[in-house]
Amino acid sequence: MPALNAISTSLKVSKGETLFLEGDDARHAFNVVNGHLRLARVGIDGRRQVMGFVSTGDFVGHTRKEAYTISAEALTDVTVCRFDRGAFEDLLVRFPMFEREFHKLTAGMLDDMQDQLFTLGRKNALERVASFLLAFVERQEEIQCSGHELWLPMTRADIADFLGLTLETVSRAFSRLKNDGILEIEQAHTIRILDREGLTDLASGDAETV
Amino acid sequence: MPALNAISTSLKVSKGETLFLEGDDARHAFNVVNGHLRLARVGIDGRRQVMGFVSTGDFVGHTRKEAYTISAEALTDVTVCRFDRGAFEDLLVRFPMFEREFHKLTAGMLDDMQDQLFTLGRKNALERVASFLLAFVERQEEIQCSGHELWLPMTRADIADFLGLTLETVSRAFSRLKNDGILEIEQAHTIRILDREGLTDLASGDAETV
DNA sequence: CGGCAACTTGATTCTCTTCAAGGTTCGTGG
DNA sequence: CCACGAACCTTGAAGAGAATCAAGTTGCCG
Repeated sequence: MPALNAISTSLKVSKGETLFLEGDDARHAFNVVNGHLRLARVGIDGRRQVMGFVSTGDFVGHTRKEAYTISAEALTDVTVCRFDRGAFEDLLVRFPMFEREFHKLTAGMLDDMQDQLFTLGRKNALERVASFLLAFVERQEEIQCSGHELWLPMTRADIADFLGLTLETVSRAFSRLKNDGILEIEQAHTIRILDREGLTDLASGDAETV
Repeated sequence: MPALNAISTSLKVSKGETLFLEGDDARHAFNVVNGHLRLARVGIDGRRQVMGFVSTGDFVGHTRKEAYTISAEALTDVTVCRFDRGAFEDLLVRFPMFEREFHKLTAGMLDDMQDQLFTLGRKNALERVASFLLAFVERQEEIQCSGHELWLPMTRADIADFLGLTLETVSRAFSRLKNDGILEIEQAHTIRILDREGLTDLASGDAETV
């Protein structure tokens, strides 16, 4: 850990700025200290796929390739630790324990992505939004105890591009969840989960199709 | 490599049999020597998502979790090397070089899965099938030089569950590709790619929308 | 207070799914 | 060797769900 600190630089990124861009020379890796980022890839004709959202404690930016394959944009003001790529990989070599931990992290991401593949491949709009919200809550609870009320740092369009939907469809799904008594929507970005079990059932595609 | 051989057992699995099942105790990892396998997860209500297809040279079955999160079924007769999980992880610790290689492999899988997320999230049926075919060809070419003619070990239903479509839609996409002069379909499982550039354009969503 | 970006909601369109029928291939047993 | 059945594939027609198009509304920031 001290060795980790030795090669890292603290860095602040303001809301709306990009930490790195798809195609940039992948010279650094980052660890998020604080705030939220959106990871996305944009296709030739402008279609955007959001690959994920990251926040406190997550690693981003390390890749095998020369260039970043995705872009990372700050959804809020963000603080990150920046590592020189070479120094970071050096560190992995020098501390096998650390390398193992890091590998574990990567493997965990693989599992998450499998869940996401299932979501995109086999769930309908409502189930996708439910899955997203559930995953987001669970992630928040890892970081800090939150009392069922949560703040979403991303827009409906971000969620849509994450779930393979349009922003209108996402908005409709939120409204539906509200009307069904599963959510309470204070403001678009501040919601409260009223019926977590209902949300879980929806997310797993377990709900009796109403 | 000799150390690798020391802990491995050769194993044959017949077409249609499963190498391991979702939920099974994850006691082994495998390296495919020969043949094709389908990796899939099945949801509560029977919805199936095929996570990928693997063949010669691919590793499968290693996971952080106690149990396998997916099932692996043989699409053809298959030969694999089986490793005891503990011994395998032991090996990773003893040979850092090997661990690094393995990690590289995992990272490569992450990149592949990002492509797949984009495909499921943002491409239409025709583009998905084109992407699948292209990826399959490229994979085949890694293994062995093949002259544009290729044999698909999986059924239309397998492809459909991989791409988040129905088997009918996949079949229609194949027909469309045939009519557009991009493919030649000898038999359902034996096809020839006539217009690779056209296929590439379609796969990347680059095609002038006809 | 004004302007803009984001969100919601409605109407219409389009793609893919669902349902249905017929065709092909292949293996098995008579 | 041929007949038969099962599994798989193709194609068509109808229907559902999400996309698109189009207003309005809300809330935030200068």
